[in-house]
Amino acid sequence: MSTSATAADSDASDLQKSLLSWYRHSRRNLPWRRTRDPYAIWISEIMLQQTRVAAVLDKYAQFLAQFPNVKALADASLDEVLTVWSGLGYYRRARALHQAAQMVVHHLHGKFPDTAAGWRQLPGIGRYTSAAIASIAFNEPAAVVDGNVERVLERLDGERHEGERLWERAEQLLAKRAPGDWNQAMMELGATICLPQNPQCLVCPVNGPCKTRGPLQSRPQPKRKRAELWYALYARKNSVLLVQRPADHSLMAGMWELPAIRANGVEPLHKLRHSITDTDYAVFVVRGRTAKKHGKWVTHEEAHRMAITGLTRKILRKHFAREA
DNA sequence: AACCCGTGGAA
DNA sequence: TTTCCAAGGGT
Repeated sequence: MSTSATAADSDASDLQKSLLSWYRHSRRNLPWRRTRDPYAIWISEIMLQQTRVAAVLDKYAQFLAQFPNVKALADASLDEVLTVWSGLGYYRRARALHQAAQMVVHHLHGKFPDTAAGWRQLPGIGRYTSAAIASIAFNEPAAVVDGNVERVLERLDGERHEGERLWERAEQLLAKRAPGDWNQAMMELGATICLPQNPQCLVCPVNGPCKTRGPLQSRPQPKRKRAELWYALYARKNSVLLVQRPADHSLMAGMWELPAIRANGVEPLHKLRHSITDTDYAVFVVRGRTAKKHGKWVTHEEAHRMAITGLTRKILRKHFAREA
């Protein structure tokens, strides 16, 4: 068979060299880049889903310290896992992580899959995450597409790719001899240079072949919603009453919070703002008065060692700061 | 395809 | 103050 390289092959090769070289010199020093342990890589990929690096750093260290391997995670209770996850958001990730750990231990003899297809059978792991883990931890030539990669390809090619075309384009460019570094290089470029706003094109390692070198056509943004949330704060001495959300609730299942109440005209103890996905909430906390039988009385310190929601954390911090 | 799921920091 | 977003998955 012919071995002559096409122009497209040559272009891809130059692009690969430029980007890989840049990545190996300029990448951020992140903890999950110092390991090839599939378990540690897996945890990092789940935590990083739709979540900023800065928010993940602390949780990542804490999670690995408490659950150092898949057996420890599988043996832990869901509540323990949710407690560490508390504040990170998207709590279904923690549930799926726990469930996947038990599947690996009980059905796969504690041995992780070594292919993207195998990883994808596990809950909470889709096309992106399976390819990320397989390429980084097992050197499988599987391209990833995340928000960064989609944006980088849009600028590079001067057109948006959608659906399956997007994945095909990512596969075309993949450096098959270094898939883990390549995938991370594409994402690192998107996260640090090829930004949504104000891209740093002057210092971009691939500005030569880039067809855009500037702002992208903006997309219409879905309008944000507004709503109110009302909670009752029952306080005695140093304790407050928390209740647990139903385990089968679609929103923050199993997490602890203040008892929710209907809106009323009582002057709130606390007023604050909180956003959950596409809704901006005005939050009102009134003093609890009626008898309350269900729930758990906890101190501020105890609450922070429970699986409380981010909003609950925010309310309690404000409340006990005022008490002090 | 469209929608839902959290959070807090930056602009 | 408000807007925008960040290494997606599940349905």
